[in-house]
Amino acid sequence: MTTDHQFSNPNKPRFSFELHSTEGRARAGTFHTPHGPLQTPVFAPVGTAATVKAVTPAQLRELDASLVLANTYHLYLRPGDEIVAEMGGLHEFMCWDRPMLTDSGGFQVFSLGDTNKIDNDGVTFKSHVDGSIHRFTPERSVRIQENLGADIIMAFDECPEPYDRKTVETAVTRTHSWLERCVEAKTRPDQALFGIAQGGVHHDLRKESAAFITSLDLPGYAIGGLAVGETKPEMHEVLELMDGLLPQGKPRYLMGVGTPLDLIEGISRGVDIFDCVLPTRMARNHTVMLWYGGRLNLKNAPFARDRQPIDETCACYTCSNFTRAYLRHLINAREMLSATLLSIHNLHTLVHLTKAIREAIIAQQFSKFLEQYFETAEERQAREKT
RNA sequence: GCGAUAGUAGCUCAAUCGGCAGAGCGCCGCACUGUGGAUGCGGUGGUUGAGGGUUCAAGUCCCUUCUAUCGCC
Repeated sequence: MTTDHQFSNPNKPRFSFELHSTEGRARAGTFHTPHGPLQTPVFAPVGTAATVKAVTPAQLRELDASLVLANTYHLYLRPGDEIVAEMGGLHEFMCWDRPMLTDSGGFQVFSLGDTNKIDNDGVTFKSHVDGSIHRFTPERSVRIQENLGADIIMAFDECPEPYDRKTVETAVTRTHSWLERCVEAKTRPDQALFGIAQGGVHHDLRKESAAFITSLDLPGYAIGGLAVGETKPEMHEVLELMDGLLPQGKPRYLMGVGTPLDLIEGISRGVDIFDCVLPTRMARNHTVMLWYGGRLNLKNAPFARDRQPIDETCACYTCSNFTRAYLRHLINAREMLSATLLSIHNLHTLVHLTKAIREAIIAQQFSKFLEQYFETAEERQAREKT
């Protein structure tokens, strides 16, 4: 069986990144993928098991999502990457024709796998689904991600807790050697492999990691090991440091972040791509994010007779049609529509916030945007408390 | 009408020989950042149906009464 990529010209770049505009450290660009352009900065909804939980692809398109994540660990265990490949790959399997990214499974092996044993060659772990024993190596992760077929695939890395220096040092060393093996193992030219920097909160380790991963000429670079317990100022310092170390001409992906404020802080420090489970997980736990920061737990009693939409300035499907009182009723009655409507709102908020920022950067109005944002945020949060 | 059984938090129920009236759920909140619709955490909650008696001490024993369910005239 032959596939398209085997006939492609290896010299023709499948992936390229153009920077349209910068303001301060903030950047607006376009990352070209086989499934269309990714306009950055961008927020990517997470669809771990080949579905953004509670949201249909049609709804994702309506709220302007472009990049969607899926997960190697979860799809390998269920239904199995071979089945996904047999069914035509992730895009066809889940009916998403825009860009996709798969995480390597490194993070899940550490956060979900029960009794995992890590060595320099890879990780042996116990499935959270049925307790069976499995082993991931860089080669295995790349092989699985090639079966899944996302546009962007991630290096297999070790994500340690950020403080203990010795643990972080070991993780950095392993992550680097595993990256080399991922590059070596990779065969599909229609997939872009992103390297991941580790180093916790230790600046010298971050520098070492950035130097190593950028020594390999990769189409994009990710900043891993953040939002895992460190403080916000520590995260911001690492981002500023990385901005100076990663090449301007490649996209930067901050893994696992975040909230509206996190996106603003990240973009202000040179980040182009974000993903986070928070908007959809919070939606399933009855909480909505607000454009200007803060959150509302719609399960709370004061919303029982509230005629307002979640956010009066939000143009999402949920805010255009439903009152807080109705949403609270759905939550209280344990109706599954609540997860859908809240997820749509939270995703819309993050996707459109990054879009608005992109437009501001292109118009060289980002600093003005920030000024107005923080001013309004203060007013809004004060009003919402009364 | 007679008899049996029962009555404790919003609900379902615990409470040893008479010895600090509790749990689960609900309710009210909080947390969640490369996803377990999972989960964790905190809080509210009582005239033990009512009235009386015995006792140092009563949800528990005694009397009266009310209510519910079941059975029998």
